[in-house]
Amino acid sequence: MKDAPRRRPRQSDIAKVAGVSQTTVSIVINGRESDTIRIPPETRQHVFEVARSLGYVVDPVARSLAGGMNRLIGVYTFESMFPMDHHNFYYPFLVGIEAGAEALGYDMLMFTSATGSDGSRSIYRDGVNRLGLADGCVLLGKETNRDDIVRLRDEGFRFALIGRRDVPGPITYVTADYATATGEVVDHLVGLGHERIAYLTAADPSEPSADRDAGFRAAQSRHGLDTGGLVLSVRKEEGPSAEEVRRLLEAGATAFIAHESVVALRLLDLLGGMGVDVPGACSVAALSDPPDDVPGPELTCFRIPGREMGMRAVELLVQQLESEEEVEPQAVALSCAFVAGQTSGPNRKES
Amino acid sequence: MKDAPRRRPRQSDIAKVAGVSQTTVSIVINGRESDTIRIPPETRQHVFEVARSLGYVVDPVARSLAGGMNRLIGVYTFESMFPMDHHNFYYPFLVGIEAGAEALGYDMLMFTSATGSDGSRSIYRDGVNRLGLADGCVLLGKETNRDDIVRLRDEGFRFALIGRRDVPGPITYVTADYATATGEVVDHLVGLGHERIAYLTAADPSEPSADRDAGFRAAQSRHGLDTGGLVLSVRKEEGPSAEEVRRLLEAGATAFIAHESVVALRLLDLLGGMGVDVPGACSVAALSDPPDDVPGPELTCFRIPGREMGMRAVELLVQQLESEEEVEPQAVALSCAFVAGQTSGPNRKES
DNA sequence: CCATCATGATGATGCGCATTATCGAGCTGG
DNA sequence: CCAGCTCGATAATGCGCATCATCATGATGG
Repeated sequence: MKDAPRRRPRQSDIAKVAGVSQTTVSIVINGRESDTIRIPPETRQHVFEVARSLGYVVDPVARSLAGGMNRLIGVYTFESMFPMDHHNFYYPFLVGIEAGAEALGYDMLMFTSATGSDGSRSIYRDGVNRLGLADGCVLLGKETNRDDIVRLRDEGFRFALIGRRDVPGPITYVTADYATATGEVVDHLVGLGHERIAYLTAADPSEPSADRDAGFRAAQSRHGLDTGGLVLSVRKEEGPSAEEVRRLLEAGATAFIAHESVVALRLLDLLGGMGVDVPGACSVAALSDPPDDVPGPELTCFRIPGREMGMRAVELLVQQLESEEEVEPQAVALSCAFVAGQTSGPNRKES
Repeated sequence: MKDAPRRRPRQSDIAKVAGVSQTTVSIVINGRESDTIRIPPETRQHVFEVARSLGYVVDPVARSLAGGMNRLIGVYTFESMFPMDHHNFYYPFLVGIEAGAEALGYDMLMFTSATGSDGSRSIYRDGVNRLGLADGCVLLGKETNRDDIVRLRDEGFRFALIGRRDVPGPITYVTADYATATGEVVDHLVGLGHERIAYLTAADPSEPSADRDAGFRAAQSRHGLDTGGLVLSVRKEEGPSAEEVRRLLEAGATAFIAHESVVALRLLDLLGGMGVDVPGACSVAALSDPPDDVPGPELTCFRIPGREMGMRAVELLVQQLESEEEVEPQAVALSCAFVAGQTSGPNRKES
């Protein structure tokens, strides 16, 4: 039953059978052509047939060593890729990356192994950059390690980031246009008559948060809004305290905008507990994706185009990989779809 | 700004600086030791220091070519890996695979590109087995291609399947113990006094379905159940028709068991529409995972240990990869956790 | 004083492939 | 009749590393 574990055939095996040289086989397999390299169709045909009959498959490792391409898109996340939390932040991005890779004929190589005991990851942990097996890599994660990114770029490794990151020098990345989307949320609330808008920003700074802040500030001055005493820094895990919410209400807030959906949900809970009707007496909006499958009213917010961002990142990367010349790093911002939702309504309070 | 793209240092560079041979460097880096190979601690130390100072990192590609392991676990699904459907059937398995790979220090190579125009996949499209880049592979999918599996095994390629598959000859796989779990569901219903249990099996045959059927038959004879006229073959996408359900009720069914949760849900809908109270007048159970986040009563069913199956598959695979001798193919069945739920209650009907 | 052995290392080789430089044969034209 | 050209193909080389067989040296022992 168990045959001698016959080795995978290599190019030299084909060469022997087909009566040509290994070089010729390589040329044929790779479909190479130029004016200095000429293999007539009949020979190509013959080599192909022998290759198929022997069940030949290229060894991607050898090809990679020899400087060839493997049609492999690496995916590296700076945090665990599949948290047990089913409503995975990364999921839409991965969907998009897979779709993009599949459409362009690449496989995905997901790098999981460089995880430290603290759960954080570094590409260079133990000094080994395993990303090299892939032709290029899509990088994601909130806890992006900027040093790693710079080092990668300086090594000439091709990659595309999902999410804007401030690093010295240009890099290729795809982000969502948080600033504009934030502006739309503010516009919506202002259109409903709100003038005192409480703003719950993220406690720990990050580029996406900064973008939202910038969008908010722009909208604020556009509408001549006064947000004195209405800005609060909130930690995602904790959300605002009842006391803080009460203070904002006393300061005259008729609407709340929170960076995080979970914070907005917590806010809804608190307001409910305080007998404040939403959206009757007060409006609530979030500056991110609607939470999945949570019973209750639909949140006023916007949709981050995760899938599109994933696909786009792959496209940008492949573009770099397949072009002969050096491609300038590109930044792309995709727009978010505004969701009117049911947690915002007209301002009934006299101003 | 753009320096000459400095090459990564290699072992020979270290060797030159440290005044030893490349061989020595390799031995030190790999921490190899034996009675024929002896490098004193001082030399090791020195080599390490030079390596560090040069910022040396092994090239995993070259290492792999030279016969070493790649520490790459392939993941191949016979259908699209990330359907937009967020409640992805594969998700728990992927979680487990990632966890297992990470724990054992392997990366995941997800093969996505071999998708045909019909959406089906084959490992050997164009006669090329691209799985070869991975040291071994975890295979999943309902539409498993048996020919591919046999061919893989005969090629000596290492893999572990998630899900039992009937193929000639032994293979390594991890499955859920559907038969026992099914038996527990029946036991539960019988314990509640049900004797006429309608059984909605899957229309298209598969090994997991067959296992459930076997478990059901065993329980049936164990309890001396008569299911004459109570067995129905149901297509998952459609579910049973109202007419069919009515007929089963008329045949005296006081409880329903459906393979698929979605079928059970549809059943609940139909029964509700017919004014049949669940679990008052009739019980309903499913032989699979509870549906996520669906409002309504919790379904009587069992949990498929997807995460554990994924981890276990990786473990079995790695065991094969890292053992010197040939490892016999192993089959592992993990038990499912019974969920009593709220859709089953005592039989109030006279028998 | 030579045979033996342990110690500390190294040279050569090859993994499978891509690429570069080169070569022979046939053909053309002057 | 040979210079020059095109066509078809190849030998040689190297990618970076692991491994095998081997070697030089000094210590030990009989």
